[in-house]
Amino acid sequence: MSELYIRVAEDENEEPMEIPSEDDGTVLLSSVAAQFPGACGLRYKNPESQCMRGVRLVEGVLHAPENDWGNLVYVVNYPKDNKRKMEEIDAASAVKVKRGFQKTSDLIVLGLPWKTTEQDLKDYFTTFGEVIMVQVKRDSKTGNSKGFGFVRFTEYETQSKVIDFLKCSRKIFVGRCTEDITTDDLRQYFMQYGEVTDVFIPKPFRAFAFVTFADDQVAQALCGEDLIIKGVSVHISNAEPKHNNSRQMMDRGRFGAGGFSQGYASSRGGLGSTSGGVNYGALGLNPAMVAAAQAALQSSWGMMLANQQGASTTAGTATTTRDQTYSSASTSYSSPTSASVGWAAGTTPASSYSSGFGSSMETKSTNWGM
DNA sequence: GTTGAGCGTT
Repeated sequence: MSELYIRVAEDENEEPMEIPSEDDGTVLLSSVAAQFPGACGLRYKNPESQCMRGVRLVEGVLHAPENDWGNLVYVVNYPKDNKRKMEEIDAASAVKVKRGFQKTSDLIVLGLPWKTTEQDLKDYFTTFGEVIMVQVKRDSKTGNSKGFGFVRFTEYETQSKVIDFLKCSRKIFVGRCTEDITTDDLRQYFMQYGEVTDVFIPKPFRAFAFVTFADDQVAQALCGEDLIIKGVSVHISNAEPKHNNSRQMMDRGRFGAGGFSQGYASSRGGLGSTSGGVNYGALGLNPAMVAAAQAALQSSWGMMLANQQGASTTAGTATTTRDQTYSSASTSYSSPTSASVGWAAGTTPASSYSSGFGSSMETKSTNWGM
């Protein structure tokens, strides 16, 4: 009973391909994406209702419906805004093959919680594939995190997998908000539908908000609804990409930080003990955070990472508790509630890290950290 | 008043 495979097809009447499952019976999205580039989930036809159903996806791990994959043929989901025909995908990948292997690039991770360490980043991103390096940028004097960092994967495929994964829309737009609806209100309210990973209310007040779920299917299901929160009727719709400079705007040197953002926060509440180098993800253990993003094919974007919604929202003092206290000296830090990842706005793609990795390293294997 | 901010090299 060791090797178990599930059948996955590009399309309902397409020839299925067998995809291996993990020891615990789950299937990694990455396994699916390895055969179906750009895949962001699976669905299947429920034999009883004849309706299509989505397969639960948590942190890149697909869970069998009713704990049993059965003998169904699962169909690949692609990101909504990316419903390219297979031929186009083939054409696109053919180009890549021609050019040889795509080089990986540093991906920026924005909006990190102050307490996030490189180990946290590494642990999180390793759930997608092998990581060559992670960095948390810090103030050289104080050693305090600047709230952003970088990650680079060994395989380009992992990189695109992460990006694709993040494209599935887990974020909803909440329109017609009133000023008295707080992030906590929204979090409390939307929790009933699924794990909420981020809540964003623009300031100053603009009568809308964004709520991100861990599961894109939860988000999608809510779209179009009119809900009553604190007595006000709000309208739910899809969160649109921000200022998306998709298509080609690649001149040179220019980069617009564009994109989209989503968030993921762990459900962990406790503070204090660090997560210690646990390898969650595939193991389904308490992730520190999950990424979410959008990326236009070759250009700019942004994606949100999570926040260990830290120390608690313990309704207490109005002051946001941060683990490290910054003297408000230089910048006014507002504790990030979600992080985002994007292409690094690097000067030259070539220039890279001093030490081991970087230039002359073959994309093979590196053991960094652990 | 129905679509968000953050970007590395010491």
